[in-house]
Amino acid sequence: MGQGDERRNAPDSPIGQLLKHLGMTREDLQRHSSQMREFLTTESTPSSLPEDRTGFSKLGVDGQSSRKPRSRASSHGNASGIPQTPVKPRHSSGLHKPDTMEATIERQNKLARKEKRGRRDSNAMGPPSPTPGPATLPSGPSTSTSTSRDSKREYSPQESETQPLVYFQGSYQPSRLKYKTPYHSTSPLPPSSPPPSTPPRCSSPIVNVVSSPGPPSNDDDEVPYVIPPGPYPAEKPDLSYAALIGQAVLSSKEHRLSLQHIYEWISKVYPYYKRTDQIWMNSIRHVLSTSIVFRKVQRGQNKSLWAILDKDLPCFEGGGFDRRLCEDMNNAKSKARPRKRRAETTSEPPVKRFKSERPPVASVPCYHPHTASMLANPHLQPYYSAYGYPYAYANPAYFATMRAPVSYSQPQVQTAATSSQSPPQAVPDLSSSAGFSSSPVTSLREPTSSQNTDPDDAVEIIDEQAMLGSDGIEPLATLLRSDVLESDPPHKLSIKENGPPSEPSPKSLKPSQPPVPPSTPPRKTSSRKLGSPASPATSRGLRASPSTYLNPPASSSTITIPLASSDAPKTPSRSSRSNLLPPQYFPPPPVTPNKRPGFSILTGDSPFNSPSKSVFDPHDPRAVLDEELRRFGERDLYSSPVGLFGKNKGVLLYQSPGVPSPGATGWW
DNA sequence: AAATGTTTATTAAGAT
DNA sequence: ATCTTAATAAACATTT
Repeated sequence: MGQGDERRNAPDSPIGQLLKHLGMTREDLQRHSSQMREFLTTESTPSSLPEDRTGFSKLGVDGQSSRKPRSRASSHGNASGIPQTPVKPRHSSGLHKPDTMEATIERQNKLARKEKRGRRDSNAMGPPSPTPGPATLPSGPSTSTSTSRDSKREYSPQESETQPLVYFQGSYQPSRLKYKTPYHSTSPLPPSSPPPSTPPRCSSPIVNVVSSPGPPSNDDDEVPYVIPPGPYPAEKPDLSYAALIGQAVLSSKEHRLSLQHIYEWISKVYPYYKRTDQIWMNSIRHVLSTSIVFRKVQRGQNKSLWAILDKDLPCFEGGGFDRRLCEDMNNAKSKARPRKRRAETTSEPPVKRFKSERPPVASVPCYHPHTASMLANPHLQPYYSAYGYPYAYANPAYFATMRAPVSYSQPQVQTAATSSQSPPQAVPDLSSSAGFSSSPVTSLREPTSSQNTDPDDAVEIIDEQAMLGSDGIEPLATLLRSDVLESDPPHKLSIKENGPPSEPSPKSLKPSQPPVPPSTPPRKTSSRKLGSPASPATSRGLRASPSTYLNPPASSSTITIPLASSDAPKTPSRSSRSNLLPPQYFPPPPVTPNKRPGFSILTGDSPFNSPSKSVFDPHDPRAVLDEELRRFGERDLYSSPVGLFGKNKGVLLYQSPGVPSPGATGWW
């Protein structure tokens, strides 16, 4: 063997000479080079950050464990805790073959639906998801919940070390998933999880892990989201639906996804949720409709996407969901406005559910990865970028986050809240925006006319086109502009979500436009209150569901981090909002958030500013790593145009565990 | 009819 | 005890 090499080593070859000089043989060279190659291959991915990873995981784990899982979550299927868990792996395969599978699934879905209906009638049976209606089966739900709780198991990420590095995986899973029941270490992977199939590791962990595994299919085929590599435990994740949605949406570059894609993402990453099961999907829709953080973006005529604005990113930090961090939610609540979307305006003719006509309009600033937006503005990037997602490579989506700052700074952009000022002319939003010209952000709903505009209810629909511009690219200007505006501007841009927060009482102002008379027949059943002051639902309703959207400030101060305690799963706490942050994995904490001067300036108040936040540490080895990765990487690591961090620079990709926060909270 | 959205309600669990 | 949150169920609306 070596011989051949030797020969080649001819002295005259420069390389040969060099080797000689180094005292190496050709063989050595080869060996090293292959090692290197290997290293790069695997490392490029996540693995490269072993330390971090580790740290992360650890952190994550610990943190998590400390944090109790939210129990309630269980409901849905788990019912008995037992049973069904093992989900069939069908998804596993699905992971790789999206389309095809999808079709199949879809079909099944339909059937399932029917089945379900039937089931419902009968009640007892339900194959997949056990949760029968509450009322119906006493034992059903309640039991289920409790049971599930009992059975909870915890999943320890570590165990699954299987995962090679991928810190991504490692951290990923753990962080986000909290299993109630102790997970058996033996096999890290849940049965259903894609077996080895999912090549956890190396398979180029990279981005493409996404859905379509293999060859990147056509563009068409390509999914707009990114799914993390790794085994996907079949267990029910201890995350709220909002958190799941957030993860899904944020995995997309532009932070917006269609309902279908949301379903897909969730079912792929969390096999527990099967496409055949209508229950959770219904819940997803419900959450989307009721939670203000999820904004509907109108794309074209009919299609619509669900988006998360940058300003709301904090809510999803860590892959969880903390409504307390959502300004709008809080505002809403305070206002007493319960629902996200229209709630009937007061006396008006509430009426039917509108929808028909109204053209949405507004837009939100969207960031387009391709754009340089952030790039352009160093100041802006900060924090989120930092946040970024450690595993950037894998999650371009997160890069998107980078824009966060931007938007952040521009709060006004949307939210009504900000718009407080927006006065009376509510309508003006549009115009104003229009004035702004390009700025996409406008208000939603019909502007002029009608709309109802109630501030309260406006639904915000954003016009994608507007956002992107015809070509789909978002106008950087917009973003920047907003920043600038931040200072104060007339907030014009607004999406509207709902109105002004407080003061303005637009109602009066608003053109209330009586929308269309109710043409629709009231619902039979309860005859809801259409006309009624319904609004109310609010009143009572408030609680009911509405609350969901709203949030109580109250405890804010108590951000407790749960910690602790026992490991036992017991009471999970929703409160803990476990969702709050699972550490690591998702958007990692901003590592460097603010510290950047620019940033702070801009955002003076970013929510994150909290002191504790992590600071950027130049000395942090991670930073160095980051550099390296960056260097090396943009290319393979990530196909996204944006590049890992979008060239953004500077930011750490992964969070440093240590830095931020202690423990539990992780980032901030 | 199906997919997608909205809205109401109910219930359980956790927080105060 | 009461309030809040999240999950779930289901009716209804709209569009395709």
